[in-house]
Amino acid sequence: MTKAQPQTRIQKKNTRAILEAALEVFSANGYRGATVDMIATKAGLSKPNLLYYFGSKEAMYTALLEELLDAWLDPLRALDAQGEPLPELLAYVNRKLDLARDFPRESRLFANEIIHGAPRILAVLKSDLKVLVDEKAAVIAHWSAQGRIECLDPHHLIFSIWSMTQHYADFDVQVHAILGADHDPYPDARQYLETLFTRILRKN
Amino acid sequence: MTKAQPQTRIQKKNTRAILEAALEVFSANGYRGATVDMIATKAGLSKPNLLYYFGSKEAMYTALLEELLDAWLDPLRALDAQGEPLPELLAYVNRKLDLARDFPRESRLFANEIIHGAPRILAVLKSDLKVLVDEKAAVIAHWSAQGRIECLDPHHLIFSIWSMTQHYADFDVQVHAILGADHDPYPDARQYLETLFTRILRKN
DNA sequence: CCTCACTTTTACCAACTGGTCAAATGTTGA
DNA sequence: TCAACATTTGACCAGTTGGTAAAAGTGAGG
Repeated sequence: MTKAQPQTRIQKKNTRAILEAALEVFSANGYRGATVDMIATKAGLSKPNLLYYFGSKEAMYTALLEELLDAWLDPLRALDAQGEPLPELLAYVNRKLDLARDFPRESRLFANEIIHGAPRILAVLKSDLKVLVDEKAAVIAHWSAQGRIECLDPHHLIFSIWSMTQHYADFDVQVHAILGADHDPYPDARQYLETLFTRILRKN
Repeated sequence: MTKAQPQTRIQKKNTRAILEAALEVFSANGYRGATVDMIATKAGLSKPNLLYYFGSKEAMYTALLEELLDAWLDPLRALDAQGEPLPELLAYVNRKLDLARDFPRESRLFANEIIHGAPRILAVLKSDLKVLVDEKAAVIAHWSAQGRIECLDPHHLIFSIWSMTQHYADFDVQVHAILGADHDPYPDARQYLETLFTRILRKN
């Protein structure tokens, strides 16, 4: 199913162009709403040519998901148990907000997959993601127990970080409908989130 | 386009059955992923019979959206400028969490629509929703100015309430993948959100 | 019982969509 | 230059899907 490493220059170029186009089309229309023709047009290739590189629509989609999942979890992996609790958590929030701002299509792709029941990545969520989250939740719980941050349910803390940051990518049009199309929400959002998490976590 | 009020009992019954089935199917599969046949089967009717009541797939979808939008905004409308600030806001959070818990399909339907650019309700978001949010944001800003709650960007405060509460409906499978399938997240979520908003809003 | 409007179904269609195939065209290295 | 391989394309297909047409069934009031 998965091809061996692309070798020729042209393979590399086309594979990238296809995945870029697929990201654009899948994130804007969902899996079912995307057509192979749309992706082909956006990539500047013919439909059979796409299917020469990726055997099926499904293969493009799962290739995308796999490629993106790691990048999506990196900010949480970087949460350092040895660091200062509050700065570590604030830095994590900022990294997630950067991801939402710089990679909104990726965010929407995941959101869409999960809203529809995560049929293709549920297994990964239950294994890799759960392990990672449980591990980091334990770190946060330990910080609380040490009295270095205020006590808060660590799992729900992580959920709230995810939801508030990704909101600006996933619900982008709603945010702009309310704040105005030309208003960049990210500076204010960053300020808001820093204030919020500082107030709920800082001791005293 | 819109039919006059359904009059006969059978019209009423079938219209309800169709909208209920449509909600189920659209929220689970998205607009494009849903088929008229799926909805017909779930409603216990034949496909042409559905189209006798609703002229098109699109009509069912927009009928659903219209019907649901009001209910979705009610909790915010109920925010009372005359009430006590903190209890008012906490009550709003609780109402939104109730909606997420009791009407997850409705939440996912909206989320899906907005993620895909809100092609059918963008106008409403820019008019009705914006007006309502601006009005309530002004109320919150006024409370802050009076020194009755801590100062916080009121628009982003509202965004954070939406995102954190709806997260439990929209990303349901992810929450359960992490907390366990049999774990009911809502009691803990309610506790977490109450603590969070109390800490960021309460004076002193 | 009969009429007339309402409801339902059977049969069907045209457009779209994912995917195939064989032929044609490029490209590369000996 | 030429053989071998990689890439691209046009023509095509079968299944799905939204929607239509016309006939058949249903039921309430006269």
